[in-house]
Formats: sequence, C-alpha cells, structure tokens
Amino acid sequence: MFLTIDANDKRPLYQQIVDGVKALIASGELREGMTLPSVRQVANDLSVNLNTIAVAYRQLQEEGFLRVRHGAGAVVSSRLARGVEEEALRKPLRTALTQLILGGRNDREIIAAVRQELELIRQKGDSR
Amino acid sequence: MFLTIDANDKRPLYQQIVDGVKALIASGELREGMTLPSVRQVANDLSVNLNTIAVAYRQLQEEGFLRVRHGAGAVVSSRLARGVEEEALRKPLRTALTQLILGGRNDREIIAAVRQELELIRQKGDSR
Amino acid sequence: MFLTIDANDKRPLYQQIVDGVKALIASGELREGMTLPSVRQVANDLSVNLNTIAVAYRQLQEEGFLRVRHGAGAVVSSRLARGVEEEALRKPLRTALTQLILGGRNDREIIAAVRQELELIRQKGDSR
Amino acid sequence: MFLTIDANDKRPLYQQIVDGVKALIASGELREGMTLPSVRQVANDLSVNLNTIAVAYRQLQEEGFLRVRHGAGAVVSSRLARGVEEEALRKPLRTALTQLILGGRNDREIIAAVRQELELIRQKGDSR
DNA sequence: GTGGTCTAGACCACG
DNA sequence: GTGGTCTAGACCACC
Repeated sequence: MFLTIDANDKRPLYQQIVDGVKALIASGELREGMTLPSVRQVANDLSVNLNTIAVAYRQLQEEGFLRVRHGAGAVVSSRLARGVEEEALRKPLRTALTQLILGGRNDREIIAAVRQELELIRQKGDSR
Repeated sequence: MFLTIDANDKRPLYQQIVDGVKALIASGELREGMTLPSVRQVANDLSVNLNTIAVAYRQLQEEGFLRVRHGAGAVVSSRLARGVEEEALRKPLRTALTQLILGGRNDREIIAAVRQELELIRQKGDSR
Repeated sequence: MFLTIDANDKRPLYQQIVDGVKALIASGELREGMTLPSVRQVANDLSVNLNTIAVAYRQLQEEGFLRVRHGAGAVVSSRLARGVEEEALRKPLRTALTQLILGGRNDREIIAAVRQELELIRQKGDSR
Repeated sequence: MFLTIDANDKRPLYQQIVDGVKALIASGELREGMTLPSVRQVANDLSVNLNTIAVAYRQLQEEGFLRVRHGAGAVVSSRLARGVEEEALRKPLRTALTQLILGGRNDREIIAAVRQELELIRQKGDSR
C-alpha cells in the first residue's frame, strides 16, 4: 500500500489521506485515469474506519482530483491549475518558511531545503 | 495593533495569533526583551475571547518564544534553533510545496515564490 | 448515437440516460412509435455496463415513455400529461431557480435564460 | 424552526438541509451575518442525527455560504456570484424545464410557473 | 463488488 | 457551550 498515516501527526486522519493522495499525484506516481484502491481496502490496510476514508475521497472529489463513480471506483482526475488563488497557496508556504527561519536556518539553507524537497516530491514518476 | 485575524482562515484563532507572533519575531519586528501587549489588551483589540489569547500566549511560552510573568506581561525570548527536529520543519514545507506543484507551478516559479516570501517575511526590521 | 454521458456529471449514469431520452422526446427528435436502439447497442456505444442501460429503460417504461417488448426492442410512447403531480414538477424547478438567484442573476436574466433553454430544448424537430 | 425535511424526497437528508438553507438565503430570510442554530439544535428539532447536520453545514461552508468557527456557531456568509460556471446553473434548469414540457405544459404556462416560483422564493424579506 | 447515507455514541478542540 | 473527528455498524444505490 502506498499511503501511510501517522498517529503523532496533528492533522486529522482524513486530512492525512487527502494530503497523501495529493502528494502521490504531484509526484506522478498516480496519473490521470488510474484507479485508486477501494474505500474498503484502504480502510482495511490502514486499520481505519471506512467512513474516514470515504470523507477523504469525497474531499478529493470536491477539489477535483478524483472522479468518484458510485458502483465503480475512484479514478484520478488530476486537473492542474484549478483556479486556486495565489494567496491560498502562499499562506501555508509563508508559515512553513517562518518556522524554518525561527529554527535558525538562513536563506541559503532554506532554498537548499526547498530544492531538496522538490526533488523528493518528484522522485517517483516524472509529473508534467 | 500589529496582529490581525482572518475570519476566512481555516486555522483556529489561537493558531493565527501564534503564527502571527512567530512571523513578527522572524521578521525582527519583535526582538529579544520586548514586551508584548497584555492578554486582555490583545483580546480587546481583536475582539476575541480572552481565553483564546491566553491559549496562544501559553503555547508560545511552551515553545520558548515568550517568558510570561504574572502581572509583568509577556517578554519576547527569541532563542532560535531550539532543538526542533528537522522533520517537523520539513513536513509543512513539503505540504505547501505539493500544493504549489498541484497548482501548476514549475520549479522555477516555486523557487521564485520562496525567495519572494523570504524577503516579505524579513522586510520589517532586519533580524540576523 | 444521439445519447451522451458526462463523467463529471453528478447524476448516476442511468439517470443521465433517462434524462437524455426524455430530452429527445421533449424536443420531438424521438416521436411516438419510433424504435430505440437495443439495450445491448446503447451499452456498447456508450461503453457502459449493460445493466445500467437496462435500468434506465425500465424506469422509462415505468414512467410510460417506452413500451418494451421482448426481442422487439423499445418503442417510444410519448404520452404527455401523465398524471404527474404539479408539486413533483415544481420542486426541481424551484431548486434550479434558487441556484440561479444565489448565482447573482436577477429576475430579468433568469426569465431570459428560461426562454433560451426552452428554445434549445425544442430546437430539433418541432414537437407540438 | 424554519427548516423542514421530507421523508418522501429522494434527495439525501443532508442535501435537503443544504438546499433549505440556500433557499432561505435566496429569499432574504437569512442575511449576511446572521447566526444559524447550532448543529445540535437543528439535529434535535428535525430528529435527525447530529452528524447529518454537520455534513450539511460543512458543505455549505465549502460552497461559501457559511463561515463556521469551531467554538462559535455558523454565520451566514452569503457571497453571491461565486464564480459558478453558467453551465452548472443551466443544467438543472434544463432538466426541470424538460420535465415540465413532458408534463404537457406549453411555453406560456411554463413561463408563468417560473414567475410564480420566483415570487415564492422571494416572498420573505427582499433580497437585493 | 463499489461508494453513499445515516445512526448512535464517544471523545477532542475551540471560544 | 460550540463544532470536529472517529468508530462501529447498518442499509441503500449503483455498476
């Protein structure tokens, strides 16, 4: 299974699933048209309640990353650039960078960390 | 007042306060030894419940950014590099970068955005 | 083939088929006595499960728009004004109009949209 | 209480709540800044499970009609014209009109029905 | 088989 | 007090 959950993570379980699937799409590991494992299977693999996974899939559908059809499964939709406002993307970036600065990193180190993370995100597959 | 809250922000109020104070410290606008306005005053200025501010101040104290003394107000104690695990700093960065990638930005644009944000964070004062 | 399905549509597939056939009858493109393609052919054309089409045809039969005979295909039986309660017709209209209002349209624009849609529905053929 | 649910309605309960609140906003009965009754209260009034109402409130928040704050309640946000594509608004209208045509109504009757519904929707308050 | 909805009830987080 | 999350388990709708 390609998703993991972390009990120490402060994000709710369903949010971890959502972020995990997004990461897989960003990395190219999940591509347009691929079918995700069923809600039941993910729930079973992660030992998490079925409804929790359903909530995650539902949110991914609403954000346009999945096409979920009732009797069929969930298919990756992966439309990029979905009219998200720049500010909505910048705010979490700003918060993350602030934490790095407070952690004592200087600009050189931060940029290096960013480059490293970008590589990590894209290590599997080759999105775009 | 130098802190603002955004009703549309998904973070809880107290977290917005915490992040706001951290941003001010990172920018150098708040420096070691400076005194923050009282819980009561901030609560009043932002029209927010007094407990909410108290929770924010307590968290900042626990993270080592404030020294709170009864009756004497809260004093900034901006010790950097406080044994925060690298991973704890990287995870929010990774999530923010993932969102930028899914938003259609390429590496060049993302690095540019990071540089721009770093400047913004440091525009007031000139810490370090 | 004259029916299409939209993967992004929130309605179930069978409902899209039902609504599609109804639209063709309303437009006059399908008239009393005409024969519809077989369940098997439609399923094949739309790359949809055979059962899905069968369900759609059955519902159309129950609503009186089709006469289905074993081995002989489905024949259009467009009897209008079939004792449908006014309220059952009004409720979806009300919901659709509410969405238009919340979308910022004023009455003039809404009426114009209604006239335009009525023309579109009837553009093929000229029923009644 | 101003919301009702109909067991015979084919829409799921939470969707009826969502549509009901939208209708109240469209009618002007609920205005910007007004606080909705708590999830628990609505659940109690309608004898529906608490989670069901929570799902409805959550969807309304995602669509931008409510600002829901954790410890506080849910406040009407009522931003009109939220970049909804024209087609998304037209499709349900088209389906509703098709049903009216199949019900035997002519254009004159349909336009009259539309005008009547628009008045009904706006009877309380006087939105815009 | 698939996902969708709903319930009952628990516990946590926020203000 | 408020809403948020999660579980367990049921039943339904779709393919």
